[in-house]
Amino acid sequence: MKKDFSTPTMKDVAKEAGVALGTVSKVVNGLPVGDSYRIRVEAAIQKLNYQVNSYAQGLKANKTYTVALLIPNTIDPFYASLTYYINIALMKKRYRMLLCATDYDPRQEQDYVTMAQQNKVDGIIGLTYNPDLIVDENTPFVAIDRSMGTKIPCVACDNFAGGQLAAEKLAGLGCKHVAFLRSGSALDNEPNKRKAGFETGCLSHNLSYEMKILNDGDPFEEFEHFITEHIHNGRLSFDGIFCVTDRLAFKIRNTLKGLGIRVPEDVQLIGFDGIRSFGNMNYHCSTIVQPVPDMAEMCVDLLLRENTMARPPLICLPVTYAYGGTTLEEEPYEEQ
Amino acid sequence: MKKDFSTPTMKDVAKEAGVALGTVSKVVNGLPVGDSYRIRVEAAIQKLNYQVNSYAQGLKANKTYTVALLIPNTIDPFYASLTYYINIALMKKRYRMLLCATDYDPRQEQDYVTMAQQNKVDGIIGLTYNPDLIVDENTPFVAIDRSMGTKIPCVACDNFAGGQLAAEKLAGLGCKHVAFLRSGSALDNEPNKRKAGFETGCLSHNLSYEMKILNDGDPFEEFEHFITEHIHNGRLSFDGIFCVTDRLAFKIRNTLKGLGIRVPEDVQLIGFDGIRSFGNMNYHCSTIVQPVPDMAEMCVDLLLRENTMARPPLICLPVTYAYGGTTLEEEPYEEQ
DNA sequence: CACAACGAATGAAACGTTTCGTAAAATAAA
DNA sequence: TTTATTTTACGAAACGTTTCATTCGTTGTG
Repeated sequence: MKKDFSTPTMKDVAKEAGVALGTVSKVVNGLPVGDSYRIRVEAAIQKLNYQVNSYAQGLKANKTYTVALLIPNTIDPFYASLTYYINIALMKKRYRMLLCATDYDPRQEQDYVTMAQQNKVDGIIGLTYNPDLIVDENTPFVAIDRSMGTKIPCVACDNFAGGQLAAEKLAGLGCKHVAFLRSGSALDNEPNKRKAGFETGCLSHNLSYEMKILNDGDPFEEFEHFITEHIHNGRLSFDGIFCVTDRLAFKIRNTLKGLGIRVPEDVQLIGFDGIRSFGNMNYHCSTIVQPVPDMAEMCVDLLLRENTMARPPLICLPVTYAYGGTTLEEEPYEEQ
Repeated sequence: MKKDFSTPTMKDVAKEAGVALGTVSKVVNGLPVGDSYRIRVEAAIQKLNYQVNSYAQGLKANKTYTVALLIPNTIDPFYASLTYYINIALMKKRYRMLLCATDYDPRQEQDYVTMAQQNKVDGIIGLTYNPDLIVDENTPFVAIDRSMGTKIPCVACDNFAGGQLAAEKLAGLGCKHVAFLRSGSALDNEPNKRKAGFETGCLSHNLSYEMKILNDGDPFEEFEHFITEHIHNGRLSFDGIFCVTDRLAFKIRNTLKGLGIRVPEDVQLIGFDGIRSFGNMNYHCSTIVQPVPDMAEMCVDLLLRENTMARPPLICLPVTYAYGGTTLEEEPYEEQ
């Protein structure tokens, strides 16, 4: 871990090349310099294997070309995917990414924000459900999936439209009576618009529906209970289910299997997120797909946008539907 | 993106508190200082909302408390999990993590290593299959899953023992004739020891076996072909399969389903890695589980170890077996 | 040929820390 | 009270860049 080897500095390069310090700086930064100088400096850089010290640069410029990503973890496939695409989007703009996994812990989230500011990151992209998070006004911040006040732009998929789309699909697939299942944060966050969208969609497609909403900490068993009490004479009283996430849909699918109810023959199931096994193989269920690469790109664009005024408070990106084996498609899509 | 607001410096704090610069530095770093001074300085820090500039610290100390993680992506569940636990392990030691997703691109890998050195990161943890990667001798490096010469320590699970364990399990489950399937890099990397371990295990448990090895770029169809040509009268000629990864096992499982061969009734299937759906739910298949949290911890320990001599070239951590529905357990484990 | 005008290299100063030799204050000994 | 000794705060220097006012050398014009 020790760094006793002393790396050459611009001064060394200048001495080696027999030019001034400023000239080396110019060459390194691609600014115009007389050819004879440039050649000598480049030779010296080669010879000494010189590398700029970007922390000295950062000190001078008060800019670090680093952005912090605040996210609960990288294990949940949705977060993992966001992380990956945000990393790529930042790379494209020559920014580095400091990963801050918070494990949903408000304390860690706050610590990371403070740390991020100490590190003088140029901005923060944050997916957090902590309502009390204090973000310093002068560190640019972009939120994902939760609005954090008018000063902070929020990037999300069009959750409302996603809910509508799910209802529309279920109606199109012949469902008459459907259910919406949600577990998760009761906060006024973006994903909770899926419910409203679904209701709207059900109404406009003449679907009758039921809702089962669980908040933080509620046990999964309540869903099982909800389902079993809707079984009469071995038949489920609804023929379509929309789950707020693929994760939940996956659990429900297993539960249904355990109860001897067939998916999709007895009940059709649609999830939300567009999670795939192993990143690029099958979908776990038929699902509303979030445009993760676009969302990532948008976050980075907004964060690095020079004109602070041009930051709308909320950006919704369009969702799509994908077949994943839990619906009775008229013409099944190719399941890869 | 602009930072016109000028943050207070130590000098400002010193002036506010009426003490010397060095005194503020000591307070900030928790070094002994007279109580009356400490109190005044702390008050001033509060008042001005002072934050240390860690890039100035880095410039001075030539140390940045930042480690780069070089990994193909964060979407593959195995990589995602490694990323998460390495992040945690680094946090514990108060280090930050710069995420460098390489997408298997040797060019990007090299760029990142160079960049990492420019950023003066204190070390690199790398999972890369690029045999030509040039790593500067004086940037500490720890490799995952591939040995990169005696100077660079490599952390892996005990792949050989994992292969043996798979054979032992299949034998214990009553298999007589088994197959090993592998696709992936032909490089002399750690995961390729799974094959050798499996062979050894088969021999010591009197299992006859066949191997199907595909290298980079070979199409998956060859596996299908391999399987179909081992079907005689609708029966598969082997009763157990060990796949080199869960990912492959997952694909093979689907293929078998398509061919009307039942898992685990007709053929039992064991994968490798210990991937779970959605990060913490069911295993995708019965599998040899890599101790990812331990591996992460070990990488960080090795990297930050002061004594360079105490870095063994290869560390193998123990694997375990987990039931995931693709084997006929005598007493099936609880499937969560 | 003299002088102005321009272009380009120079190098000192500054960024915000940490460190360390020096000086002052406090305590102990005479 | 004076001197010796210890303790503690002080503040200049240094880390490796970038910037910009200055200077030097060149070319063009009268």
